[in-house]
Amino acid sequence: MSKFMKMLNNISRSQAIYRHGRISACDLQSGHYAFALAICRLPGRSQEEIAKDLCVNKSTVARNLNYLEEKGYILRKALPNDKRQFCVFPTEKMLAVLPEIKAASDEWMKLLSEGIAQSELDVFNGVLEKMQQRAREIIEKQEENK
Amino acid sequence: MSKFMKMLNNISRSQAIYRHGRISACDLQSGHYAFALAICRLPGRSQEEIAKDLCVNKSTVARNLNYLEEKGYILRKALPNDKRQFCVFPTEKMLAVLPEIKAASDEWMKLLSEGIAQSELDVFNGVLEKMQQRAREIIEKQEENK
DNA sequence: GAGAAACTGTTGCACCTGCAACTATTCTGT
DNA sequence: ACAGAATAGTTGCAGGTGCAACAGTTTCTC
Repeated sequence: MSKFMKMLNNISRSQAIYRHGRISACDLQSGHYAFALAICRLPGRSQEEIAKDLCVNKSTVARNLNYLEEKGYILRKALPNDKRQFCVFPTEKMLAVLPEIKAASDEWMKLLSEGIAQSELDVFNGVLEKMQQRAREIIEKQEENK
Repeated sequence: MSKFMKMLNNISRSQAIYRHGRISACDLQSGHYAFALAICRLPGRSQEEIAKDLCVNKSTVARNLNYLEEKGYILRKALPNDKRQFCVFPTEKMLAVLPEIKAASDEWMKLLSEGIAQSELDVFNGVLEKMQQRAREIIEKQEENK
């Protein structure tokens, strides 16, 4: 029964290895892709929101955004009425490389889903969405109990 | 379209966080579960076979097995006709804690798949298997081209 | 209005992982 | 039979991540 998670983890790891093997045209590493996509999809979010979106620790967000900011891919604007949090925005430089990132991101999916019926992929997508939602709830509940 | 991978990665990370929060009764950490299950499922395999099974680097296998061996959970038996490779076997101690590991492993899956129709889970499982197979092929091809 | 609690982000630390280089052993071609 | 290639596993190193503790800011409570 728990074959699911093993396969899921295997695919996840394989993707990391696959993408690590490819050389990016810009100074963004494959690990930054998820952050770039998250920031461009919904500009202006706080770091904590991005952390929850990507299911990573907020410290991981802080460090990745440091890199992206240094390289000029994002801007952190402080809220005028709340100096605790930032709003994270993509720069022109980020928007310029976004298509390339999206393409690289889609490529792996195309390879993976080759030869699988669209109807099956639709069900797959639906199940993934439900599971992701459940996973978020479980983790959230776990953190409350600390 | 590449939502797939984001969700997949999110679920994978969430599981890691979830399991890390639980305390194991034995001195096995959640990271060792996959190795324990892989070794018990097919005893006697080489480290390289285990690495491919779990889609991790062989150095990662070596280090995790060092730990499992130190703690008395596995035995590494050298082949009589080939001193390069080991055959990895579970010990009695491993078999004793295996049910607990399986239970912990199943628990997360039960939580995740709650409320999802079995028919959908079957399709999901089929797609995952195909994708895992494709992922293996892609990585293998990539390593050949080095 | 002052102190406590909550919130947002940062940093030190420990741990894990992949890669490349290495050792030891076995196989291959001549 | 021997030199070189191939194979299995190990190790040094660099990079990434989560957790806990922390700092600054805001909100709550009295």
